[in-house]
Amino acid sequence: METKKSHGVQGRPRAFNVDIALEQALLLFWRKGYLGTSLTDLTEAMGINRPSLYAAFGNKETLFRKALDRYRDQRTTYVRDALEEPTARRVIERIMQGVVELVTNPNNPSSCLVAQSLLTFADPDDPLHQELVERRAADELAIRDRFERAASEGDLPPDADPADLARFVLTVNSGLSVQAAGGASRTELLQVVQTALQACPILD
Amino acid sequence: METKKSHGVQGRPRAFNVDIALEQALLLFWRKGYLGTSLTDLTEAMGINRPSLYAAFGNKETLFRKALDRYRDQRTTYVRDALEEPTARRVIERIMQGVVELVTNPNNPSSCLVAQSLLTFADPDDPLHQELVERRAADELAIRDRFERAASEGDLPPDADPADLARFVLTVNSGLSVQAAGGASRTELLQVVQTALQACPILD
DNA sequence: ACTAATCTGTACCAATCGGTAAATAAATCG
DNA sequence: CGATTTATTTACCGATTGGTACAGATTAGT
Repeated sequence: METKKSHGVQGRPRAFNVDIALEQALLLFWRKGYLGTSLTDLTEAMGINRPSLYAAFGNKETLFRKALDRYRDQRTTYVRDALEEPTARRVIERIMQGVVELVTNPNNPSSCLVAQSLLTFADPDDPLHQELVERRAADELAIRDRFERAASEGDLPPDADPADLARFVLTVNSGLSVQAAGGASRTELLQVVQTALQACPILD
Repeated sequence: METKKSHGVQGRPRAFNVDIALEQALLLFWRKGYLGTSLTDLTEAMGINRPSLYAAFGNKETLFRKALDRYRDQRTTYVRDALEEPTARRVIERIMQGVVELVTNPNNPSSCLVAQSLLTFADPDDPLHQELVERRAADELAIRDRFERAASEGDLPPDADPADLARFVLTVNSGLSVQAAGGASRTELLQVVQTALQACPILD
């Protein structure tokens, strides 16, 4: 039986929880940015020392990529949830309201990690640039696919272009994140969402 | 007479042009971000050595502020120009088209320096945070004032809120900048602008 | 008990960071 | 001509950067 206390592998067991440590790293990267976060900052927040970090996560860059994964899987679930809404209008509404909730939640830093990192590594020469472009493109594709389904279901006017509409939604989303970093309140951002919704060629 | 070759002040004259040096610094900050730009990067691009930089510009932070001034005065003139358009619709159109032209111009880095820096220093504890918030707020105020004038001139529907509309315009503008950093083409961004224009409660 | 495997802690590395001291060079003023 | 003022050059500073060598500690397998 494998129901022993053993964790299956030889050697001294980890003295820290990898998930919790990664969460702390994510919060720090999110608040201070990749370049603004030092290894010392990280190890202090994660409660481990440097060799443990390197053994468990590789290096600063791979740790950041794992933080991006966690961000996608645990903080931007509102995108996937929104895609399951029955109408295009409600999809858009939920995506936009989702990002407002995300960036104005007092437990979170007041910006979107992907947008922030994309502007930090806007130079195509930066090693993380392509990675971030691809993550953003994946979101865009998922939303576009959903709008194409909407179009085929008669849920969008015939002249509406699903690809354009997906780009518009993501543009507003990024903009909301910048506005939040600039100190805009949740009420103000929700008002912006209402204005943006009027732009969408959707039936209601 | 003061028409001599003398430049009026004693001492050895500068061997470099301050304006040109500042322009190089701006381009570098814009492309690599504040934290991604080192003093060595700066002095190399500016063609001067370190003590000259400190004598002429103070330190890295004050140099950055001067670069921000130059950015405002020489790269975002489209905002002031747009405010002089006769109708609210054309004001909005020109602002949005202006930022698209700015961030997709092959001579420029593909993002907005203020949005980029605002996300870099989104933490209110960062020394440059407040500065950036204020610069952004100044733009918002100018646009809001213009829309209030439009409202009083009957150029906006009575239910349109000038403050909300100004925030919406700046939200889209920031979003366009992030999209550009993500690799969106000028055509795609102009399409987004057309979609955004439909959101605006404006008479046409 | 012994060996192999893995993690922890200390202590360190070369490189780079932002910033400056001090000597020299080039201009103006008297 | 000095004397004064400002800029340039070289060489350097302490601090911090991301990353690692190595010895000791803790586990599992035999």
